[in-house]
Amino acid sequence: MTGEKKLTRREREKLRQKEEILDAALDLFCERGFQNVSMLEIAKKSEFAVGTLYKFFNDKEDLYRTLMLEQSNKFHEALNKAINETDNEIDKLKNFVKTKSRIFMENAKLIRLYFAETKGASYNIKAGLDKEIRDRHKKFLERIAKIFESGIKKGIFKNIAEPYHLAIALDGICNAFLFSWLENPEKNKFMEEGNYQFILNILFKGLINE
Amino acid sequence: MTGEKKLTRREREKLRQKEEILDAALDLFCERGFQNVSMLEIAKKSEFAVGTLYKFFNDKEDLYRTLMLEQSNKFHEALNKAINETDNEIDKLKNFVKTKSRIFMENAKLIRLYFAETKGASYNIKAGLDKEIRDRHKKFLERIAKIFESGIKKGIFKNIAEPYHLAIALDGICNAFLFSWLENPEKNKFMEEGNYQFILNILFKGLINE
Amino acid sequence: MTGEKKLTRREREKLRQKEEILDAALDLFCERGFQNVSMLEIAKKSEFAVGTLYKFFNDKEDLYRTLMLEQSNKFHEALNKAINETDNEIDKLKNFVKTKSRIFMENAKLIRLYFAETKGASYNIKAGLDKEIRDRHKKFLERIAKIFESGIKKGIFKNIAEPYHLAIALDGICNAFLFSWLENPEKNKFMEEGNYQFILNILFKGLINE
Amino acid sequence: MTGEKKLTRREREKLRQKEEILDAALDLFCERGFQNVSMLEIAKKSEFAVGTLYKFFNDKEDLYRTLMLEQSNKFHEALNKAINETDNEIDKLKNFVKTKSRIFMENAKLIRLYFAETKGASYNIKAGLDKEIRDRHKKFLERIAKIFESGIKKGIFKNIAEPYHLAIALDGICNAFLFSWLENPEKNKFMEEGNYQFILNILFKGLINE
DNA sequence: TATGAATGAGCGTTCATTCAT
DNA sequence: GATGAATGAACGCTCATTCAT
Repeated sequence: MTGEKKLTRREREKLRQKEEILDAALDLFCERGFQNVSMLEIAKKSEFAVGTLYKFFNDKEDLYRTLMLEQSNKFHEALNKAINETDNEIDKLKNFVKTKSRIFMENAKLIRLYFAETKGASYNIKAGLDKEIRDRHKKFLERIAKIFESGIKKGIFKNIAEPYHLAIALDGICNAFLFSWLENPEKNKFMEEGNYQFILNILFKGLINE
Repeated sequence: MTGEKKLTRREREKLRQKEEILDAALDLFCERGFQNVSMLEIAKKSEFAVGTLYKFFNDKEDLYRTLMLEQSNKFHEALNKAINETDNEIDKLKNFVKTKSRIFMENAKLIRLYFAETKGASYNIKAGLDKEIRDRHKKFLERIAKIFESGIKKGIFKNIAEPYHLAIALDGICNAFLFSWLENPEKNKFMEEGNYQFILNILFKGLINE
Repeated sequence: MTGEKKLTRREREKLRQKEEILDAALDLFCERGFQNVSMLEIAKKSEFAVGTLYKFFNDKEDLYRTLMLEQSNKFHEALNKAINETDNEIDKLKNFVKTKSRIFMENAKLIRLYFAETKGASYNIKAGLDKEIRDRHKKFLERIAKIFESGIKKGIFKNIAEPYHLAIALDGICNAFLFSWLENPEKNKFMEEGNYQFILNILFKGLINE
Repeated sequence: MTGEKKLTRREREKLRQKEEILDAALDLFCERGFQNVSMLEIAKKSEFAVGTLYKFFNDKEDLYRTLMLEQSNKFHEALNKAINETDNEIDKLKNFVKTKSRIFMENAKLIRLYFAETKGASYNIKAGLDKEIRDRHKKFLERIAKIFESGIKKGIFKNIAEPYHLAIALDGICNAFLFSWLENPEKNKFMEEGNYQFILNILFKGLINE
């Protein structure tokens, strides 16, 4: 699909500017949340005029929604890449946990914002940013479920629960540990190679067929 | 101490009014979040004048903090009761999951608010409501850890991970399933007796010593 | 006029209570001004209920007006006494300056409030407290003028200006020095016996070298 | 430096608008005092939106402080000019009294406000507007004192008191007469050429008949 | 009669959004 | 197209005053 790339110089310039705005907004929203950041601040930080922001986004919520979906995309791309790098089901899960851990640690503040919007209550956005992100997350969980399903078929995993439920469980355990680590002052040490492994152990001890 | 209960009629009246305000505020905050509810709305809904709200609470944040801590108390009391009703480790965990599930389903909207403040990013409250609630949660997880520890000692559980990690994992799996159910239109059927059991199974399959 | 004194116990009690309120209010108003003191604070300080204040005074302004007129009375009584203690014109003026100085130094904060209401702009009081106090002050200046007049007749003073103008001038010089001293950290030393004398000297000694 | 005058059209426009706001505020504050004027009223009167006021001033106090200092500047400039127009000490003092009288009569209401802030009690302004204005006034009095000092050296004046005290006295006599005139319905006649002269006479002629 | 809980108008201030330039 | 000055609705909060007890 080369057609998608055929942007005029003008269009490329606009996209670049839009990204600059989103970058500035990301920092500010992460630091202080949706409500405590003003359009003027985003304008100042991105070095555009306030009116210019409204050329790119309909309103503050549109800017925020775009930002969150973009970040969500980035994360899901990384996660999808992680589970597609190998054919081995166990390695796929290892890669998932490893990548999710990295994303958490590298984007701690954004992750909190992200959870406030999805797990937590999203009151910022009138029209369903939360739903969009949750649907995307659900689809990703289904991909994880496929890994379990395939692993069960191959006899790598015991059939202890429905694959989708296993996906939910794995994701939930990950989140639980990662949030626990986020609050831990020594969180960096958890990112040493191999340490995240033990998240899997809890699930695998009962799951793996030996 | 029966003396503590000896409130004058006036004091009882004040407490009742305070609860009425908190009730009204609970509904509104659950519906729209901290920032999108005005003191005037709380006043209108609770049928008091705006000024009266400030007789009971120093400011809007004080009202919110009081509300959240009160609800947090209620939940933790129920959970503590649940794990103290029996001496059997497996039953304790069952009761925990059962009670946590009930709380989730009965207070869905509040739970979202609660997560926005703790797991998610809390920008509403200047002085650490989030920390207070997280500390409380951590302490509760330590109680769950004790159950695992004691179960491991008795040989009921395999020693597959540190007790506190097991507590984090169990709590994380619960949250994951419960949020999944919250989004499910058929969520009520999950509350039928016994259904929540399979949350435990995922952990127990690898954990239980057979 | 013994009739005025025939107050019942009830009436005497009420007067005493009114004074207690005024005393409390005096301290607060001196410290923070009319606008920055609330009726609740006056109630707390005087140990009455807020509603009780409204039994004694129609509103906050009435309380303030009563207070200021009462203080104004006190000052004018002291000043009138001062100029009536002797028949000698020069001693009358000395006593006036001496007494006015004492009043300033002993009631510095109140004096400022008083000036804000009379010389300065009085926006606190809807209906002419300032006028009432200014009229009273004018009448007092006329008494001072009589002293100059009488002194001129007796040949004690040169007839350099109308007596009322001399009164204005003397009062103005006093105020100027007293305010200057109020701002001076060593103000207390000015109250040593005799020091105030030199306020008079400026008026008494001719300045121009002929 | 002509460069200082090189303001862009935009900057000149802004200055003009700021002055319009200050003009409107001056009228209102003079009429009703700081506390009894709302930002909405200033906005209405100056024909700007409330928000616009906050582009020019940080808050209500900033607006007030700016206004008072600006007026204070204007007065002190006029007074300094008056005492620098001639080298003759007596003429300097004449010019001072003449100019001060004119300022009083032309800005009667503002003068009251000004006195409420300096002589009277200033509770409006958190951070020392009163001190700033008083310091400025003190410095001006020192300039007047220099005139007396120089006049004494030249033998024009008798050395009847310290020069600074003479300055205080002259200023005080002026204020006393001017306030007296302010209250007089025929005040305008006092401004006829030469009439203010007799303020000086009181100081200049020796009073006591020896 | 004295109380103090309750009231609600009114304030200072903010900030998303618009639109003339 | 880009700008940023101008807007004004809406907020959190205060406090003089009232009135049921």
